[in-house]
Amino acid sequence: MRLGRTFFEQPTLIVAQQILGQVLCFNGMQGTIVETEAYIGHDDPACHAAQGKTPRNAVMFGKAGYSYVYFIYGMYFCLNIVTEKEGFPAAVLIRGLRVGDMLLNGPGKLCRYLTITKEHNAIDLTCSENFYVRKGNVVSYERTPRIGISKGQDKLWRFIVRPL
DNA sequence: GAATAGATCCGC
DNA sequence: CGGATCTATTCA
Repeated sequence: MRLGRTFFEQPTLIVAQQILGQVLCFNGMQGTIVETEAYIGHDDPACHAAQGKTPRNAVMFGKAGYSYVYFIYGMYFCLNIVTEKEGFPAAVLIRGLRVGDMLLNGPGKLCRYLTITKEHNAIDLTCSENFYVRKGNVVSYERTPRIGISKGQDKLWRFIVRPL
């Protein structure tokens, strides 16, 4: 059972929490989502869209359920899923994935493993053939500050499955 | 046009 | 803790 538009249109913090334990499917590979972070609109200084729309972050302003993939630090890609209503820029960063007994902890790592690149930006996960999120199990989790940012550390917008 | 910080990872 | 590696955005 694939997650649809209504799921991703919910408030970003709800999506970031509820997507834990669900299964990300990409090109025949799949893994359970075990770590996420929320990036929400104009009042979040760490959000790429905080300063308004640019060519890079444009997809964050679009419909919920689309992929937002960006290139960072000259060598890594990061996968996000757009949330909230069209016009409101927000997304959930997929930071960790459990694939069998392997743990892909880190957004750059899981994109490298799944071979997700900028080619996979702005894809609609609610109707793509080989890129979507499937319903998984309910899990227990914990909230912490987000990783790797210099602004907005006061917010507890990182969600991680506990115990791993 | 130039400068710089950046939602990272790995090895030492 | 520093190096790899590059680009989107900002600044002059």
